[in-house]
Amino acid sequence: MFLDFWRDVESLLRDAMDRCGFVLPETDARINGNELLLETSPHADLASTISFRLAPVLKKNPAKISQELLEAMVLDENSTVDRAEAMGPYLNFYANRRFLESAVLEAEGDGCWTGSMTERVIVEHTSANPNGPLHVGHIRNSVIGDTLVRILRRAGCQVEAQYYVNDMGRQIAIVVWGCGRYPLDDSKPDHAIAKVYIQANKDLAAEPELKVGVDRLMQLYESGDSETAAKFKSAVDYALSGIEDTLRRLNISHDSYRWEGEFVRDGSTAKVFEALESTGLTEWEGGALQLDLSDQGFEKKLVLKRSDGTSLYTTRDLAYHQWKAENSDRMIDVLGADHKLISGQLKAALRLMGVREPEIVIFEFVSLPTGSMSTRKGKFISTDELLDEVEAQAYREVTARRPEEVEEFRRAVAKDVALGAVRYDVVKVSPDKATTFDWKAALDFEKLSAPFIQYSHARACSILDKAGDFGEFDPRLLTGSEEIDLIKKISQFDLAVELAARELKPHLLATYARELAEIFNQFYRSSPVLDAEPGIREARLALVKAARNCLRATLETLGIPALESM
RNA sequence: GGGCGUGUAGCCUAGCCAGGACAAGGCGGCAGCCUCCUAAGCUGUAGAUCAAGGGUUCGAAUCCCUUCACGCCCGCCA
Repeated sequence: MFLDFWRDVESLLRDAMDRCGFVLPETDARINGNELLLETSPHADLASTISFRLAPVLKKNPAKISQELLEAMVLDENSTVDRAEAMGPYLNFYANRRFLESAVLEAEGDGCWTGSMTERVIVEHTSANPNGPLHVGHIRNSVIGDTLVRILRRAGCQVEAQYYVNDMGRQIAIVVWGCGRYPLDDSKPDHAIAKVYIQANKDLAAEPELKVGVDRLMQLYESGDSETAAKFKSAVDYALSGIEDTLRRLNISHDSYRWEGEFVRDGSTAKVFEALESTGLTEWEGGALQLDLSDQGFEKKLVLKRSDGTSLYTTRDLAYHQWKAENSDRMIDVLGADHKLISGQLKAALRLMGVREPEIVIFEFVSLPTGSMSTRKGKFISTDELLDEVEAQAYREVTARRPEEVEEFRRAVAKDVALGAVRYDVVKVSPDKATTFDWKAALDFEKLSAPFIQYSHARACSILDKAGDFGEFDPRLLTGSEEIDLIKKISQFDLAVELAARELKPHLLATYARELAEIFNQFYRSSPVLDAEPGIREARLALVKAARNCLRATLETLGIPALESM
């Protein structure tokens, strides 16, 4: 929809530039695919500041350039552009009625929410160590990752969401070692594992010589000892089952789990050693294999193999990425800020191996008011606890608002409101902003939150429900400013998804969702639907349905339940 | 010490990558709106030397340099 208008404006402006003989200077915008400097604007449907860029080249006043371009524009009969104007140096473009009307028809028909991208994409997210439950820091990874998966699918891509399971790290060996000393209690599996892990760490801190037991387990596992492997598998599976339960509560699932161990057992990690040794940049130091990345700007050498012969996280990750590169067109990793350096080294090593590099989405840390979180120290707020609290708060809210409804309804609404609130709170903030977890903000369901958007959707559903079938409608009757603003915002769904997918910025879609809901609420307040006169009534019902469909598609893409009543 | 990121009204945040039309929202404050499709809503109002300083430019929250503050990293951990 809006992307068609965008393309029409582009060709209109480009033709005008050709006619005038204006040639653009080289700019960074060229590389980023928006060399005409178009943007949505409060002053027009699309605006361009291209005349400012042309001014120094042509040695003319930008306002004069805009005027000349305007005069050189020839509107195509079939275009979606109604008119252009030169507002001083700015060029403003407006969509025509036909565009607006077809946007309503398409959105009302509900078949227009999928884009045209076709790549095969592997998105790796969450990948938390199976040594305890997900805490409120991990959900940033899970929610950003899952929202990206949904956005890319919405854009048309074939996406596989993967969880990279760390079954070989020291933390997991500590879990297995701990399980040999302490029984697992009957709490939720991931929480039970955490208790053993925390106690085992205490023991190790108190008696450092116990560490040899952990080392021994790691060596046995890496060498393929079957009895040890069974212990690891059982502990990891158990922790993962609890993590999966939590993810399910967040409306998140992975298409596949890849275990680090696979890449050792199938020999691909060994091949990584060979490939990197053949670059001549490796050296043995104290029995350990190291890679010199100083040419790539990394001071410290990257250790590939311990002196006891076991592999390290990075090495296995190289093998995993080699596999991903062979099985996708695009690979995306969602990682915490602590992985910045290591992921740079990973990319550098992949470059040396001639393997395509992943796109990495980094998010900054979530801390508690009392400081940073730590699974090892048992200092964290678990995602389960957060969801329980938010759900309890949502239950109080829905009970206060809808006291006449049965408990089953109130429970169900509270669950979906809580899920939405938690996801939206995470996704609305840019990933490169460090945040401090705040109970008060987490339990606040007002305007800048998911319930606001869910509520708009429920309002639309309520109108449609009361109206029943409304038959034929004439979109030409939708001429009020609130109606037109709503139609335009609906039409921009494709733009929001494309930007979010291209730039891997899920918070752009969160912003779009809020704006869409806001504009719908304004329409709702200003424009009676059910009591409108015949003709207007049907047209507005169609617009409500279009908005409902768009809100539902937006919410679904954010992984937030689109409640029909709340 | 070095690297990366962040710093926008009392609080939380968008805008920064591709410099341009009055710096945009939410929370909190103040003032209004439910005999009317769900008030988890709508309207209005007050509140900002865009961390500080310098530079580039016709024009800087946005680009460059310096300083300060905060976060993360600099392990034969992950």
